[in-house]
Amino acid sequence: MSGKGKYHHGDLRQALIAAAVEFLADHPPADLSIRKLARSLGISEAAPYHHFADRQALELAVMAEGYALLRDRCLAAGQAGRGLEGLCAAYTGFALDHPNLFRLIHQSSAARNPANAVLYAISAEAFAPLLAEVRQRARAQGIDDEGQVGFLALMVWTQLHGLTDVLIADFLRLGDGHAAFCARAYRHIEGSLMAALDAVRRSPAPAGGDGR
Amino acid sequence: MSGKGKYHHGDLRQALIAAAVEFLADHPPADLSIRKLARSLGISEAAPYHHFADRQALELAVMAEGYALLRDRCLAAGQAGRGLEGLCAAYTGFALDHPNLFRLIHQSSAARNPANAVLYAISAEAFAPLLAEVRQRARAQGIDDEGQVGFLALMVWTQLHGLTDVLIADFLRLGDGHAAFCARAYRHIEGSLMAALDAVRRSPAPAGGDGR
DNA sequence: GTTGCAATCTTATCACTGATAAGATACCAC
DNA sequence: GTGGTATCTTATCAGTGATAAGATTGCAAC
Repeated sequence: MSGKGKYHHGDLRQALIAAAVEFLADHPPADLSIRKLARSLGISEAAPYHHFADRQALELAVMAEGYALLRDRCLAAGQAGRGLEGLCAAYTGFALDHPNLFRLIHQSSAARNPANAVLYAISAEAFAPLLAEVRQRARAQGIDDEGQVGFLALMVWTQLHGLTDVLIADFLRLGDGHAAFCARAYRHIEGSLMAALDAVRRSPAPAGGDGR
Repeated sequence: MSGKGKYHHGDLRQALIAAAVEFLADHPPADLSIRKLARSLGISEAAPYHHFADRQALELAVMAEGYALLRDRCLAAGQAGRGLEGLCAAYTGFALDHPNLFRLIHQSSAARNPANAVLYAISAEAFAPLLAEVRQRARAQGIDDEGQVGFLALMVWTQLHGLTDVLIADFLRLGDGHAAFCARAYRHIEGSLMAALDAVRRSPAPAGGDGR
């Protein structure tokens, strides 16, 4: 059916990735084990090595799956037109629904390394809706500088990432106040972006590293 | 000399922590191993278990050491009076000098869990100088609301954390442009804070979750 | 000083994991 | 059908986390 086809098992490669995602639903990334996944699928403990060179290769594939889920949410939020707040909620929502998958994705820098082409591409796709949102807001202010747009989108992304880190750790013991805190944080992010755009609009090009 | 005293080895507990920090200088956190540390210290491979219940306990102690280093830098930057930019530079500087230690610290939520009292306390100490800086700037604007101060300090902290994540991954392939990019990012963080303070000053209390 | 106790360290051992090699099996092209 | 290749299994090794039982050291009470 697809490119890889199916031999004995069906599609063991995908099955392993899916099993890993399921495992991460209630176990930390460090507890992932090729052998456990193999046992849970009823195959021999060495079979996975015909699809993944080593544990890291499997983890990279799982990370790609995670980024794909995140990307889908971000794309959906972008198309839903719920603005910056919707994008923020998509990001934090993904992390809260899949905290261990989110941790796996971010505890290595693999996705931010162009050497991992597939991963890098998917993570860029997840970033795209936010970039588009920032670009649109910049244009609305008469700002065309793509360097500025990229930089500011990155600032929003990193702020959102840090916020999410706090949320999944339940650092603040928010309880009922969760929604209110998130709304407040999203407002802060949006306010920061608008203030930065305003500053750019009023001053010339500040130079510095490019934004992506 | 100290509470724990010295028996056979001297202070194996501290020696193990120090060896782990040294190991992390050029190995990722996942490669940490109690046995390797023991061998590097010339003791039996089971000896560490008399000082740490399990691997996680050792990691928590190493994390505490890492947070202490970070705290020291933040405190020094706070006392040096180089303002918000100095605090940002202290944070990113620590992460760039000890990227694997930084990853270890953040890949678990342990420090953000009050159940790990020691760790929680040290991380709060690391946060304190930033909190003080934000408070001072808020006061200068006539803002006394500690909830607002805490929230905004947290926003700066999370933004800084996300930025640092990008920096240690060398996501942007900055090369020579590193310093310029950092300066730009620090300006952005400072601008966001000032804009948020300005917004608070001009409007009443917006309610929402408290800031810490 | 000697004795007794508790902390520390060692040796031995087990279960589990990552990883490789060699052989068996199933699919596909021809 | 036949051959070749991808897939899977069994067997095996090294490294790690962890525990148990015994040896050693330091300290304190007598």
